[in-house]
Amino acid sequence: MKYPNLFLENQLCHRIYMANHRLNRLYSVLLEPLNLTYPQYVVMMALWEEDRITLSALSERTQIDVGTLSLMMKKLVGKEFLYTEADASDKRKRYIILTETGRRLTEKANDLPQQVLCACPNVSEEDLKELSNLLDKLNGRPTPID
Amino acid sequence: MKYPNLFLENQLCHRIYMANHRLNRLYSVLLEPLNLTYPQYVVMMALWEEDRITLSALSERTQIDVGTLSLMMKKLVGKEFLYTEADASDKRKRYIILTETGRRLTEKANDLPQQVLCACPNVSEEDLKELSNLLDKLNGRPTPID
DNA sequence: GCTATATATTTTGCATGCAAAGTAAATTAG
DNA sequence: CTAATTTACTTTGCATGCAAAATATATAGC
Repeated sequence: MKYPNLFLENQLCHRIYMANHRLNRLYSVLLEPLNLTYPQYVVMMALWEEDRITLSALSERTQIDVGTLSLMMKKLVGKEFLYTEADASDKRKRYIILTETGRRLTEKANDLPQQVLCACPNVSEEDLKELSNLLDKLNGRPTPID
Repeated sequence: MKYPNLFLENQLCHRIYMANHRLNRLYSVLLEPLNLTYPQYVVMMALWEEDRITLSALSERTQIDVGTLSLMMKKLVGKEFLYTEADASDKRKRYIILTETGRRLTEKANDLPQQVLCACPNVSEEDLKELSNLLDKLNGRPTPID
């Protein structure tokens, strides 16, 4: 092959693509009892930290497209994990608020991150830290001061 | 917040999710002149290394779902980048074969990986190697012998 | 040879992901 | 105060991603 640059095995993008799907599949199984898909779980994590925020704020936090979120909100409202409330002074804005049921999901979710890591036995604590740092660099996130 | 395990910023999965989308977006722009989407580019990379393979072999190599690939093949056939050929002895199998046009795309694609890396100025050569190793661990790929 | 099982691919239904168009409300310019 | 612009959100169209059902062909057991 004349183009070694293009070997699939050499591509960072494909490693990340596969890692993403691997984690996606791992979480999908674990999230079934919680009645959440993986992206919905990401949204719920963001809301567990801070709810009563607007759709665009949620989009910025999760990096999930606003249009996608708009639809997802309806699904999550249907599951009674959250509801929305219009801003009194600015009727364009809608705040997203967790229901008690949605808030209680934290109890069931709390162990998931650990369980997923346990499913990747090759990755040590040390590796995890290093991997996180490098991904932060790639993502252009400012390095935290140690 | 009572559940620090669930902080979005602490999640490996979210870092990988964001990295995946970042690279996706970077590639999308660069791939427009080649008339390829990002997953289609992954498929083409696999075929540039080896074509005249079956759909299931392609799926295994790229880790893209067979059903998704089946549809994508039609798109790529429509673009005249490849065609398929039934196996003479086993009529279930269809081999996927690059056209001359599809093969020539390598010339335009060869610089893309480098261009994408240049768009991530925080990541050094060293970082890239380390990141690749760690992702291989996560993905359960056997470590290459140095 | 005939039936049950296994394999390769296609199709379908649902959930993103994303860009672009559409809608409604707020703000700004004059 | 009114028109143009901006902002927040919703809707739409296309392309995955994935699981499950459907289809066609091979192979194995008897």
